[in-house]
Amino acid sequence: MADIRDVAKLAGVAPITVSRCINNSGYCSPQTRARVEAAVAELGFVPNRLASGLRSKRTNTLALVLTDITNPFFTTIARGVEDIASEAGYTVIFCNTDESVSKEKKYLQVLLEKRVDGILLVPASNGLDSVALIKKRDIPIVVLDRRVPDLQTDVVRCDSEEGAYELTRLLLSLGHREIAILNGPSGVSTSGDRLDGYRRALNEAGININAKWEYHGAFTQESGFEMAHKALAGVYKPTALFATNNFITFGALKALQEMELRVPEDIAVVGFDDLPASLVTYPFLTVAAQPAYEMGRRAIEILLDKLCGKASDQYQEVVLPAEIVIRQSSGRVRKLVQ
Amino acid sequence: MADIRDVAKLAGVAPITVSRCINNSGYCSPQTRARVEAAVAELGFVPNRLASGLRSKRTNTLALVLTDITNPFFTTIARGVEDIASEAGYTVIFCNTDESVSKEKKYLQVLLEKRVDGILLVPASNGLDSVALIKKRDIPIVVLDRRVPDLQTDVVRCDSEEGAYELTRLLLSLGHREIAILNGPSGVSTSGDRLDGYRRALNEAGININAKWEYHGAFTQESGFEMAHKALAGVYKPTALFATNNFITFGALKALQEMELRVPEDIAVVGFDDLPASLVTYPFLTVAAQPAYEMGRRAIEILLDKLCGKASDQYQEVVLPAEIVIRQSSGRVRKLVQ
DNA sequence: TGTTACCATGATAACGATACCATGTCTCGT
DNA sequence: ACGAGACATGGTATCGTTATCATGGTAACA
Repeated sequence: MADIRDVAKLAGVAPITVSRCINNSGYCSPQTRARVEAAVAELGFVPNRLASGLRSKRTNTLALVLTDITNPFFTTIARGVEDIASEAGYTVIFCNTDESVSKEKKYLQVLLEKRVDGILLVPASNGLDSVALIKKRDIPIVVLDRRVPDLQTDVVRCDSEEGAYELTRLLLSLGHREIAILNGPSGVSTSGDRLDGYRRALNEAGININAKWEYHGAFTQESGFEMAHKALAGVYKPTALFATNNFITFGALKALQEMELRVPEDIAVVGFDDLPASLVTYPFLTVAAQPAYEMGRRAIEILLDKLCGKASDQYQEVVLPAEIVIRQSSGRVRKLVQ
Repeated sequence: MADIRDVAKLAGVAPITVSRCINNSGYCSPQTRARVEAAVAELGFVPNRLASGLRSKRTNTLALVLTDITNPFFTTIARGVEDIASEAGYTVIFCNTDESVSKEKKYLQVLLEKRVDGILLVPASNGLDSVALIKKRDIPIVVLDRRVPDLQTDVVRCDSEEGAYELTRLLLSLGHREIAILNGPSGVSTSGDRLDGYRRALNEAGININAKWEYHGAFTQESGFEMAHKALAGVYKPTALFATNNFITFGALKALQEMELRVPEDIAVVGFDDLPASLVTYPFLTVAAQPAYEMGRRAIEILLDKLCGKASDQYQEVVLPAEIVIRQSSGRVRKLVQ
């Protein structure tokens, strides 16, 4: 395949001039540009970005490491990231960690080897080691969706605590007192924050925290299914379920169907994460909707700023509010039993 | 940052030996391996894959070019691709073309510049130029989801014609005679095939093809919404809708809701593409479900075979069947009016 | 004992681009 | 008329690996 020297020879200029032309770096007269472009077209020249990256130490490639692209929440984030990044001339590599720290580590190693210019990370677990690893290499990083303890880094996330607080308050205001929370893995900050918000609302209402209403599992449909079954297995049953992510919500709903419990008549359900309009038949679920696209957009913008040195020297923490969307699944005010 | 020579020096070997060690290529005694690994760890060496790719002409990077990762159908394909590719040691770059030929062209140029080892392509429009462009460079390519006219290439897709035929037959068997098809862009093979299947079923049933029941738009919710409104605007209304992809289906359902038409009582609805269980509350839609994960898996497997020279010299066309899943939205047998 | 085959390592050059420094022309303001 | 600064181009070295060829040791086998 033709290289830059072939092009240079054919155009009657030096290779470096060709380089300047095709990258719009440095000066280049219109005549030269025309000759170079003609030569490029004639030879079908495609610049080798491995070589240029090796020399220039920039790859114009970023990475988005997340837990599961199958989740529309992350898909929407990914779209926000890709749209902006691609406009700015960057390519994005996506990696699914499935909440596995070892998978995350493996991916990060590959990304370092590929010399990506920057990384957006939704850390599996607490993310401590991973963020440290990347920072040691001086690669710009922005953490997405989750907090990282004790680590200086930029973060873009949603206010999970407040969202959970308001969802719980909504249930309380509707008369519920036995509210089970079906939560994600305990090591993850969003789980912790949502639990905190839930507890704060209960505390404020003067209701004792009861471990029997607090379930921990994974952010998956299967786990939601199981937790719902467990929550409703005992003699004392909750009157409402709070599922802390969309997959858990759908798993729980499936379990309720199996048990022939009607929502919201027999049991109320609220959850975190809304589905995009393009995937919903009849909007039914009361949710705390995270601004996913916006989160992706903000995160990539911070990263791009860092890449061109425009970022402030201080770390930012962008915390966007969740929007409480009230629909049918939370039900109407109910008679107080007891 | 430390390079391979620093490692070599510290381990007391030649750089090439370090290379062999970390890539498991060629021979390497246990002692040497141990010394090299120690040196790698001490220096925190991370091999530069730009340099190695430049020299070896392999990047261990593949690309999946699709129209919209936001669509769960493609997301599931993407997961299938990524799972297998990553097991085989490849990284995957995703690109969203939004059905735009120019976006596709831009992305392909970037991918060629990055010297990806292979490409999976869901072609926007007919894909002729794009596939030719890639083949000219001798980069292995597998086309996904759609047929490419007159072009020798491997293809993995679903049998759209047959799926559409069966969905339409189902509606016919339920007594419907006025069936509107809400279709995607006419340049795309899946649209064409689904239209063909629809027509074949009608023909077989002795029903005249009627242009007034055939709508073309985009594979989006908005378009589905519009087409449904148009289809139901006239005096003669269809008794059933066939939406040719999931987004169109949801757009149509939204339109029907606005018009206060009940599904299936007032109008039957069937569509292409099922949603993953993790996203569905109450399975309701009658659909032709494409085996998305399997499609991704098959496509990447063919690509990997080509990469290691295991592929046969003939082009394959893998056509997987769609599964007709009958739920409520298609309704029960109806009285024949007229 | 010689031939073959595998094991283990190294020297050198090359992959294809750009960083860096240098050179020369032209315009313009004073 | 002259220095300053923008414009336009080029020479050389270098980025960090691995392909290729080469060397020598050791085990196996007839």
